[in-house]
Amino acid sequence: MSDQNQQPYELSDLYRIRHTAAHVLAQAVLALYPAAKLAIGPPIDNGFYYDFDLGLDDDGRRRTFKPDDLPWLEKRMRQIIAGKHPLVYREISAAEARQLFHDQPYKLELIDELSHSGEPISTYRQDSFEDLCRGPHVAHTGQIAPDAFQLMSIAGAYWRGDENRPMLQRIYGTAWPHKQELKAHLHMLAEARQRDHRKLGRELEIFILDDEIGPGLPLWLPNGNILREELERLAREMEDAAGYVYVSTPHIAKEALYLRSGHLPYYEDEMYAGMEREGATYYLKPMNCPFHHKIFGSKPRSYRDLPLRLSEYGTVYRYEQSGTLMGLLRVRGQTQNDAHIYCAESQLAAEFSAVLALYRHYFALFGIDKYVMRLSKHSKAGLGKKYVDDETMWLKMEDLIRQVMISENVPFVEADDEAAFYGPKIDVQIWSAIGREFSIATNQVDFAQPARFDLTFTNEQGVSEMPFCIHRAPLGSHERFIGFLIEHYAGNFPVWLSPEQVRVIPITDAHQAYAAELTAQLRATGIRAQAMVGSERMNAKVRQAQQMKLPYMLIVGDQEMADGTVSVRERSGIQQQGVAVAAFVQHVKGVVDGRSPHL
RNA sequence: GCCAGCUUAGCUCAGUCGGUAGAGCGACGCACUCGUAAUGCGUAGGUCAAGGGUUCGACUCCCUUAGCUGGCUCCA
Repeated sequence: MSDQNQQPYELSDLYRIRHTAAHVLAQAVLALYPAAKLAIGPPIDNGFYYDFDLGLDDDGRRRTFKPDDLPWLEKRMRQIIAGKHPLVYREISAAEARQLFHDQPYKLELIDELSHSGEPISTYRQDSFEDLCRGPHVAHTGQIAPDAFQLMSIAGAYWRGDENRPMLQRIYGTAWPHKQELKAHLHMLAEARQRDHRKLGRELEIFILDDEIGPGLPLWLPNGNILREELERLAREMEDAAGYVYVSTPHIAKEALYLRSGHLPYYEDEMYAGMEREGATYYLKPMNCPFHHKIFGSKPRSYRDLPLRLSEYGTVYRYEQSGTLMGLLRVRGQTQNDAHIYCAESQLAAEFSAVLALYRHYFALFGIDKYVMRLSKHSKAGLGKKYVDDETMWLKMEDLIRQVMISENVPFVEADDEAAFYGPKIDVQIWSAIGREFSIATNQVDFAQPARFDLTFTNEQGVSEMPFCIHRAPLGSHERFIGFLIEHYAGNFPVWLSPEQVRVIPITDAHQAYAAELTAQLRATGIRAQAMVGSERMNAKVRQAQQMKLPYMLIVGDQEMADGTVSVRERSGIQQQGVAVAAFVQHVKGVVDGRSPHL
């Protein structure tokens, strides 16, 4: 990614620099904490990290790095770098390796794995520090620019990412060939903070989070609610055209429903605890599907009714781990662009492709050109635990999706052990302008729940048959998608999405009546407009409207009042005076109706 | 959930060595009536996240809790 030439990152000089920087960091840490146990220290995007186990302190608590350690370690690293120590490679036997790392339990675990797999075991040594490593590295430590790396943060990290294993201390660093690139990277991080949806969400009055409401439960302000409504309108138009019908379902249901759906056995950890009333236990719904299944099953269905596409912007609640909550990206209550398509097995492929077409339409509309589709599959080990126990079906459905993706020419990657409990799925990952990943859309095949709900239809032969179900959510949830859009557009929403499309700014009090009349006229045509009264000077009003990133400002004074025109200032700063009101309205309507990505 | 850090006015942030708080913006009021990114003056606004402890005295030190932020296998 950060590589200018075409060679893969793993073979680049930068990869070597970062890898060696990680070793230098480890050497520095051993100088500060001689008893530290080393885990792993790989290069990563933009830098490197190294994981350490610092042992226990005098009170028997796990010792941790202190923020003050970082400057000390950086200084020590520069000393090591200045020594221009060569990186010396050698291959050793497993026995030698065990001897060499006899007091390094994490290394011993790695050595065991390596010796089992038969891979060669090697080390790199610089100065007095020798580390188990396959490389590659730079020739000597002097090849790391002392002013082009920086230690960034301290974090806890489980050994091998497994929460049942020890919590290690991780230090993240960033490293670059030259000082300029480091500065550019730090600058980019600062820019990203400006564009963060949490910051813009507050500044543009889109949503807030309130401690007393609860973590991960956003409140949508009037501006944010307009974004939701516009997205729902869009979805509604697309789905009407694609033959969906709309339903509405409650937010809670009795235990029995989730026992039947399988959510309670498979998904309980992610559900809010039950509420008891008159001997019955109710749960907040973590998914909309069981409700839609009930609607499908509410009357006898014929093959003529299929595919039946039930759609709902449904609100679901999931108890996400507190540490994973983040702005609108990971929340505990969200409203999903949900639908369930019930169809015969023979219709599955066609329906799956139709949903993919919907995705492509949305991506084009929002200018999302970088995305990855993941085919998330079951794992053999998870059958009967995380996944319904029917391996034949899993393999069959995974292959069906694979074939559709191939025939539709949609690039995708495959991931084991990431499916829903009721079937395999396609997940779509997109990246906002600041590089944050958003897993938004999902498209799942369900062969388990229709059986659990005894769903049937009568086929052409008059025989009862079980339908399949496709769960799909191309626009994900409002929370995630709007979080994405805020960063994607940096708050400069296209006009059709802009909560306030036009702000009318009178130059003096004498022009207020004209401004009010204009605003009423604009509103009558469906344009979201507001007059800005108040005693600030016009300049201040313009500034405020710019800060709110409003697409159009209409400035009206004597001139405009006299000839019934407006002076148009676009968000970009472009101005045009003496514009006829009708012409302006026509322009805005055109841009809005076409959902133009530009002004 | 786990690790670390943070939490001072609506927002962004100062606050020295422990002696009970400040600024800018915003809000409100008054004056100004102005041509494309900040008019001036004034007023109000704080249980320093919450609870407990140490101390003559705590925003400041210690403990607990809550919330937020960065992380939690881009494999030696």
